[in-house]
This record gives sequence, structure tokens and C-alpha cells, in this order.
Amino acid sequence: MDYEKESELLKALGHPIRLKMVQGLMNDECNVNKIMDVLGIPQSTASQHLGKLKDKGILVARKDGVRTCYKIADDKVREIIKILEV
Amino acid sequence: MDYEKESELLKALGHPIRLKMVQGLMNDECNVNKIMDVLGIPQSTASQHLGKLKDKGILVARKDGVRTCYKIADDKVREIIKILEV
DNA sequence: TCGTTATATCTGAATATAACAATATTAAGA
DNA sequence: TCTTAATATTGTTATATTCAGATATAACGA
Repeated sequence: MDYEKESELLKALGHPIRLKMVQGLMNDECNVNKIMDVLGIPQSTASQHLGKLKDKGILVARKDGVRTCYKIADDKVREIIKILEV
Repeated sequence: MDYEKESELLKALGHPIRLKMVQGLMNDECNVNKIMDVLGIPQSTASQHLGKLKDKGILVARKDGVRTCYKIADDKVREIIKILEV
């Protein structure tokens, strides 16, 4: 196991807002605007958390005009979320 | 899902030393002294990390005379480690 | 081009975490 | 009781994270 890498992954998931974001993306892709509304947080805060999730390879971003759609990029992450959902 | 609680769990696992500790405890229980030697870190550092893992309910401690044996207390944690090991 | 919308980046203050030496505590044996 | 070994706690310093306002950038329609 690459302890540095995997612990970074866990740390990135280890924040309530980011955990909500990732779980919310388990089913559908979503844009920052929508995520921001659902979570009730300022736009810059949402963007920063999404940026961190992207940096760690948890999410990938796809540009669609002005919008940015994020989705889960790592199957390990999906499995971890499922375990926590039980 | 209790986002606060689960994200605290992930955050506690999200440190290379703590991840190594928990993985090392997947098979056998272990005392601080041994863990410290294996990881090559000062005793106080090891104790603090173990303390945090205990606080978050990831490990339980059992006193055996002067020794303290830690073991994994949470099956979700075992599953997460297994996923990361693949 | 201008205005608007969506998103990202910058910035600084507040807070949290990390490391580790020093010290305290506790248990067991001489 | 005195010593020693194992572990926990405390204090300090360095570093990282979080939040949110301000600002920048980019795409689109009028």
C-alpha cells in the first residue's frame, strides 16, 4: 500500500462537506452551482472543496459551456462510501 | 449517514502513520513499544496517534500489566483497509 | 461589445494538526 | 520501598486547513 497516497485520499474525504459532495455524486453528476445550493455554502467554499477532491483524483471535472460537471473518478471511493452508508 | 462522524473517522485514518498502524493491527494486536520500533517514531508520537485512533473508536485498548494492547474495534475500518490494499 | 452567469483563484484571519522533548503516571520486580 | 520499563500527558513550535469575501476568468446571449 502507498501509505502517503492512500492517506491523502482518506484525508480528502475526511471533511463533512466533501463527504456530502462525494456521496451526492454517487448517482448523478452535478454542477458547482447546484452543489452550493444543496449544501448552503458560499460559492468559493464549494469550489475550493471540489478543487481539493479533484486534486486528489477523487473527482474529475468536465466543462460544459459555463458549467462544470464533476463526477467520481475512483471506484475505491465508491466502495468506501458504500461501506459508510451501511 | 452521519457526515460529521464518518468524516472524522476518515480524517483519523487519513495520516500515513495512523494508516500504517491500523493496517499493522489487521492481523495481530500489538503494543506501543513494538509499533514505535516498527515505525521508527518517538514514543510520544506513537502514543498520540494511537490515542487519536482510540478516541475515534477505530481502536480499543486493553491493559495487560504495563503493556497496552490495541486492536481494531470497527469492522467498517477493516473493510476500508481491505479496499485500499487491493 | 456589454452584461450576466458560472466557476476559479487569491488573500488573510482563525483554527486545527503535527512533531517531539520533557515530564508524569502506573505496574511489576528486586 | 526503590528501580525500571511501558505508556500517557503536557507544552511548545511549526505547519496545514478552513472559511469566506474580493477579485479574476470564461462562456454565452442580447
